[in-house]
Amino acid sequence: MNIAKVIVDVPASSINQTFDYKIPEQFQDILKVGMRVIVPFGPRKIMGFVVGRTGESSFDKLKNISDVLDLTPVLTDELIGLGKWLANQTLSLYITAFQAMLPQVMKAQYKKELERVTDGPLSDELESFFAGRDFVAYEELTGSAVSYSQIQKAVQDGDVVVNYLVKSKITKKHVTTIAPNHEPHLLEEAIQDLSKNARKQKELLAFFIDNQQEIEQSVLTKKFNTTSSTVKTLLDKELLKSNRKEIYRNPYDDKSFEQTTALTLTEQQQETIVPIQEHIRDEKHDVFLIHGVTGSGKTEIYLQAIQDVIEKGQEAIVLVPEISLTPQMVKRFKGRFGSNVAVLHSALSNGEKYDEWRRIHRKEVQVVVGARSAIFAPFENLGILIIDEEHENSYKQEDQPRYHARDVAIFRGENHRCPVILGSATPTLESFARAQKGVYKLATLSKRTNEKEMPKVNIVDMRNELHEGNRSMFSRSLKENIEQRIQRGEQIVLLLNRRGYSTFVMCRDCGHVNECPHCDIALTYHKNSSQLKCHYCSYEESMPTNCPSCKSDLIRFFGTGTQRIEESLTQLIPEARIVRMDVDTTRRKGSHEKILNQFADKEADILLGTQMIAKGLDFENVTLVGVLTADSMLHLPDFRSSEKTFQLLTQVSGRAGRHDLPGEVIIQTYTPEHYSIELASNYDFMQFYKNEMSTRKTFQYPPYVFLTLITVSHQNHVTVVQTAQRIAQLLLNNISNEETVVLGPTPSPIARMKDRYRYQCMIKYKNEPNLRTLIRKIIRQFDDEVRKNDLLITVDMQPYQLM
DNA sequence: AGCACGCCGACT
DNA sequence: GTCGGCGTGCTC
Repeated sequence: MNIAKVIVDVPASSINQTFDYKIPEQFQDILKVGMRVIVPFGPRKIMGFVVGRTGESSFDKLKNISDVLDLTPVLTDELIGLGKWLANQTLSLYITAFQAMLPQVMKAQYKKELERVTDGPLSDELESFFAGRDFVAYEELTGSAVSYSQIQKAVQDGDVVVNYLVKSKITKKHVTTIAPNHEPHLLEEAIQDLSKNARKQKELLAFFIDNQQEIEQSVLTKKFNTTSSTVKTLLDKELLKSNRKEIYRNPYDDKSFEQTTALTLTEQQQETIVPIQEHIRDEKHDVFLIHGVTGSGKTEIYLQAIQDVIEKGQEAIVLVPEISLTPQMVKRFKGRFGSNVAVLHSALSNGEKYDEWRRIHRKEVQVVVGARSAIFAPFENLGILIIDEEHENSYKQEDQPRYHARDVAIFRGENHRCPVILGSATPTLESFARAQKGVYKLATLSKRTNEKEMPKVNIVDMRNELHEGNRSMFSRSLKENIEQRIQRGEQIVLLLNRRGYSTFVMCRDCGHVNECPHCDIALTYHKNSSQLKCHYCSYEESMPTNCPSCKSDLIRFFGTGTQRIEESLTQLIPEARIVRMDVDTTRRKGSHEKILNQFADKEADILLGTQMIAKGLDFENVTLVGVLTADSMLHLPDFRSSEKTFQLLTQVSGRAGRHDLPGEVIIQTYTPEHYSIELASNYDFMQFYKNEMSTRKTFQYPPYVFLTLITVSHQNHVTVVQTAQRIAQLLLNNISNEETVVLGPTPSPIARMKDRYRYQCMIKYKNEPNLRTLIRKIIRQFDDEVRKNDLLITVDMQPYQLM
């Protein structure tokens, strides 16, 4: 068993296989499957994952493994299997799948350097290049007087060698602690011996006479209002000793969480949790879909189920959408399970993510709460997997590997023979249909735990407002209601549903719209920088004063951003104190929480924001929720637009009147008759489900069919069209089921992005067991063009974003 | 991917 | 001759 099978860090389809390496003597005992290694690959050195050990290889001249990067495996056997499955499911590369399961910092970085290995004289150019140094970064070659062929020759002559370095991005945080180095009475003597001026030194020593324990250096210096130089002097005199040790960065360190205990469950909650607890006890896998209205106490069910899992000595994964948005959620988990919880979300720094990951890896926690990628937490004894707000599309990764966390959860649930819980007030049609068919077990929580009614929803037809001369974004009813709440000292949440809209710039004379020169999309106006920016590439230009086309100065921006709304709201209701929450105001780390805390402390009357305020917020003083434009995303070219609208409206409505005060919701729309708006206002999920299912059936969309999206992109328009056509033809010729439909090629909704044209083919199918194999075969035929010609073909086996 | 090797036209 | 550009094939 002295041969390792390695998946190497080369993202190319021709390398998507294991490579065999000999395990040298010194690594025989320590090298385990699942560790990262450094291996020679051609002339260079690269990182790889050991996915197996064997005794023999079909390859005869094996190279040695150069180095081992880990002390313990970073991938468990289960995760290796999961990675293989994931790569096959999503048509990705093994290496891409493995990297996706680990924190960013574990990805290797590569560097090259030139080393001078001769003392003898080199050519003049080389002498000045090395300038007395033995090692020079390879990049310095560009811009220097040394040509590549000169280096080549020097390497051949043995004067210079190229070193291939594998660098780790991992940084560990350390802390230095200080402790006394002698018995108290010896310190006492030392104080006597110190010079009269050494006041700080004496203070420090005196402190350690009473206090034998080690103390963090930074704490010590702060306490005595001194610096490290004083400490250093005492260390040099060997009166104190220091110890440098590694610590975890703890993003939640400074917050104390009030400990909570299990709440008494309502009858409905009890009925829901019992079968889950049975599955935990019997180690049985099943998927449970909890359909529970907002405020029905889903989280308490999660908490108590996890409690059972912990008591059994097992582990739990909880996924929540973009956790940074819901500090309240973290609080609930930390409050119940304290330091037994690791938190993984996108707002953490890479170092923090790595430290949280290591706490899981070292089995220091039993619970992880996190965003999508937390589903890969390296637990080995899982007892439950929970996906809260199951309908959120942030659970789908939109780059390779294009996986859905729900599928990964179910795969792991089967592996570990444990239940998977999906929870939502507005489940996806896919999940609900499965629950209806009995594939998932359905539990319904129709009552709120506080027995309160859902807030009343009023729909305002904005067309009437317009007819009666109100051209503002605020209906009279909304304005009056806002004023009334402010008077009563209550708070308001306003949602600007901006998807599909943006502030673009148009010339009023000739109709010219400023577009991105690299993408087929209008530029978005950003007021604070007075710049026009492209949201798809990083292009930006300053706001022109004249129309670039007809030179007219009547150029104006259109559309509605939160900034505009805030301005007109201030005009309309001058006494209103407004906080704004959108991508612009939350870019900085922690700004999220700051804004929310500000609102919670009643420093503002109105919280105005985009989508991100719809989820999970819970403020007791909010009695009015207003939706400014309910239909703005109803007309997007996306078959899920009705579903998304229904979900958003239902969710945001749940933000009002969660506590003692009764809540009210005002939805402004230009299409009040649309079923997703009407049914959301009645909280009628079942009727919505029925309506939407019949639409999906008529137009043959999921869950009635599966979709696969193939996108082709290239700088040359003709190449793209031709390639996409050839792909479509190949698909048509080889599909096995006559019910399968191949649509396209058609231009992607954004037909050009970053100077590349984009065309897509959509496959709709019910039963096409060999589709993955077929697509893989087709793509292989284009391998050459992909490599040589900068052609790009991407496949999404389960597209959510049809862009 | 990224590197060497080999072939080719261009230039001091 | 020597240099750099680009196509080709290989990496345990």
